[in-house]
Amino acid sequence: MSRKNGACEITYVHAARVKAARRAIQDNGSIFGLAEIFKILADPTRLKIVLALAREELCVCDIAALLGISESAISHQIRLLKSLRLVKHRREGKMAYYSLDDEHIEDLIRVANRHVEEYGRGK
Amino acid sequence: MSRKNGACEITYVHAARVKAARRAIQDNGSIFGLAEIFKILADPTRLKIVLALAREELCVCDIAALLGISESAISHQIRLLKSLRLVKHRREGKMAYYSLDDEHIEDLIRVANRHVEEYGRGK
DNA sequence: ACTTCATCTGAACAATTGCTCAATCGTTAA
DNA sequence: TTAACGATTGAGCAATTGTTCAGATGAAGT
Repeated sequence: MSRKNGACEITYVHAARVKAARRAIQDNGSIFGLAEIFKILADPTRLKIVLALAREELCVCDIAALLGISESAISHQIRLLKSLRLVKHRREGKMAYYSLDDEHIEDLIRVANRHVEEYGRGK
Repeated sequence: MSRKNGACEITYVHAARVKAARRAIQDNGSIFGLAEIFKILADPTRLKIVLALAREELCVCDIAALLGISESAISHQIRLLKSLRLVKHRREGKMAYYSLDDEHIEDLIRVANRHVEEYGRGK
């Protein structure tokens, strides 16, 4: 038979700890905003774009050649990066030159790299 | 009519910059591993679990009560967190107590928070 | 005006994700 | 052994994601 209901008996929950944990979550600013930043770096294509633009100012065409995917795909991804203000652009004739518009992102990647190096990928 | 093919003329690509950008990407360790860490923090539910466990040792039951979703959902998410060694567990009878198993993650969240506070959410 | 070409856009698609539901596992107590 | 119960698992599902394709937009050259 399956469980009679989907939750633990209330009395078994560690109430004080749960309360403290709830506060820890609430104190931590916008969870949604945080998740949004992690999400935008969670895709290998976008991560490569960010790393590339951290080093060089590039046009859509360059990035497409660099990563081996269509210019359209790059354009779509760059729009996302711009919407979070990670990337800025400069127009020159029909070309658009993109570059990184955020210092924190490099820090973020550096800290994340430290984790990868020490722990490797789990499992 | 649409474009005759999907790529810029080779001669128009900024070859030197692309080469430098390629090196920047390659020097940066495992892109895939990096993306994996960002991905696991990219979901609000997992982010809350991580923040909660950073403060308190909790059982599945506690976390389900805290976040208002099923124990099953928590269990599924915790399995992911364990597979990346972000979380460890300690068994005691039929209960399993989970806690954070990584110091870097808190740094990562701290740096990301700095970004959120300064830039807010774009667009 | 017309063409060219870098870029952008929207629709469509397969693949992935996060959840619920139902069932099962493993440990404890009767 | 049986029942209870916290935790786990797998199937199924709607929602989201990343890409391609076809076409539109906009600036420069003829």
